[in-house]
Amino acid sequence: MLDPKVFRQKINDLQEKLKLRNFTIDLDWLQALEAERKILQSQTQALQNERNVLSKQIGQKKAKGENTEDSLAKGEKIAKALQEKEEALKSLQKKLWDFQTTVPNLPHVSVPPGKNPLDNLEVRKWKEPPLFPFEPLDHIALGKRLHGIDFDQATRIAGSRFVILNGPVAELHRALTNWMLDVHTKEHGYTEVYVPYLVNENSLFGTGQLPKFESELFKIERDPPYYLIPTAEVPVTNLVRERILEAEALPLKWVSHTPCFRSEAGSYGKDLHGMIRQHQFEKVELVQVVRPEHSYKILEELTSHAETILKKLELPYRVIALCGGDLGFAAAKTYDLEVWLPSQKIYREISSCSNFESFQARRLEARWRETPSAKPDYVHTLNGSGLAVGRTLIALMENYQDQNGNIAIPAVLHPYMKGITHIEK
RNA sequence: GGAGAGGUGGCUGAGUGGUCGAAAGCGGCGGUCUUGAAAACCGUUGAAGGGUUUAUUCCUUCCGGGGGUUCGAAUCCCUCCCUCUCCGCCA
Repeated sequence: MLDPKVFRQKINDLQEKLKLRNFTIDLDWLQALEAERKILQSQTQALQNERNVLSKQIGQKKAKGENTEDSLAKGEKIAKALQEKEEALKSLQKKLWDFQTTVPNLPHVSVPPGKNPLDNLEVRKWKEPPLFPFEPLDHIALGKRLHGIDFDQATRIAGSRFVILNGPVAELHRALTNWMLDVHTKEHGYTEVYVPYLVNENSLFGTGQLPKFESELFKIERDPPYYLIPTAEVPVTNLVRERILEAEALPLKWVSHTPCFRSEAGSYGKDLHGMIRQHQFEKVELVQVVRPEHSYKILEELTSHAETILKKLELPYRVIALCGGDLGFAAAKTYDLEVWLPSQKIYREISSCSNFESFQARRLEARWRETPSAKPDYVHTLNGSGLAVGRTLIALMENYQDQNGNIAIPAVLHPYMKGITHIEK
């Protein structure tokens, strides 16, 4: 979340910046609430002070054996008045908190202006989309032909938006995962972490999924509830929750492979067919925790790490800078990587790399300090998919198909596929 | 799942109703000593928030979370969470 001070001091500034992402706040309402808070808080604190002073006096009198009847009566009065003020203040502060925790992050100055995905800016493109001398099949048809992808069985077992992979295609899916993890750990300096797939509410609050986006999550009803992670970002970023990190510990670079679970409520009709949008999918996620002054340099670096995967697979892609209106709730700046899908003749999102600045850190209480005696400050957090495995599988199948519907396996994956070079019927 | 123990500052750990934001030790920082360092000694050392100001001062809150009793709670009561030990079960 944002620094609470901006709601008190730089309110017009705030309004301007939030407009860039289609978010408006009721200034009059907020300022009235703030004014009330100020008065109420001062009164409450004054009463607390009176109570503390008096209580101390009573203690001293009792020690000396003096009469305390008058003081006790006075104390009772204060306690009563104080209780009223405290309750009023508490409910007011809850109102402010509820509001503040649902205000999105502010876009970085370099974020392109715009309202919707059409205003996103193409930053660069890599490799021309291939020209097929035949009509390329989509992954659904390819998967069916090779008995590698089965949606019907998945529907029977679980329901819609699930998939079953079979034989060499399942192996390719696993090979991709292992290979990506190796590239990031061996070539990019990330440390692999294995994390819980069920998390508590605090973790989801920390990274910004709660309280606003509960409908997109799968919840396990118990007391307290668990949630299935929508991305490894949640458990991994929460590794720094409520910690004060020493300067030499930064940057922290983690890579984690997890399944991701999304209920995608409200998205019905979108990508209804195929593996594009599933309730369960695999992702290799990159997370970095860095000093604030480095975070934009790191965003470029982290994005390039995700790009490396596409380059090594020789898949055509482009990099998009999301405009203000398309930015996710917690992000200050985001690059999407979009891979070419020959069957649809469009680029589809396969990775999203974001700098959250201190937005998540403030929710997480994740801080660092220059020296052990220095004042702690919030870290900056970043993450990006490196990459979404299911979508990579699709892109690979579609881009590497031949006219018979067989699939060549890119050379970098051969060592991960027991030497298999093609998937054939 | 059953039985027991426990959650206190960066760490270890004392504290069962009143000057406790909290002893002591370790660690950190500053200093004395030293050519330098170590040791020793002395001093110092939590976070968040608010008011007033811009450089000082004042105040509040925080001893796992929430609630209660009381003039006053780290300390008493209720409740939840978590950790550890033993037993049971289990990959």
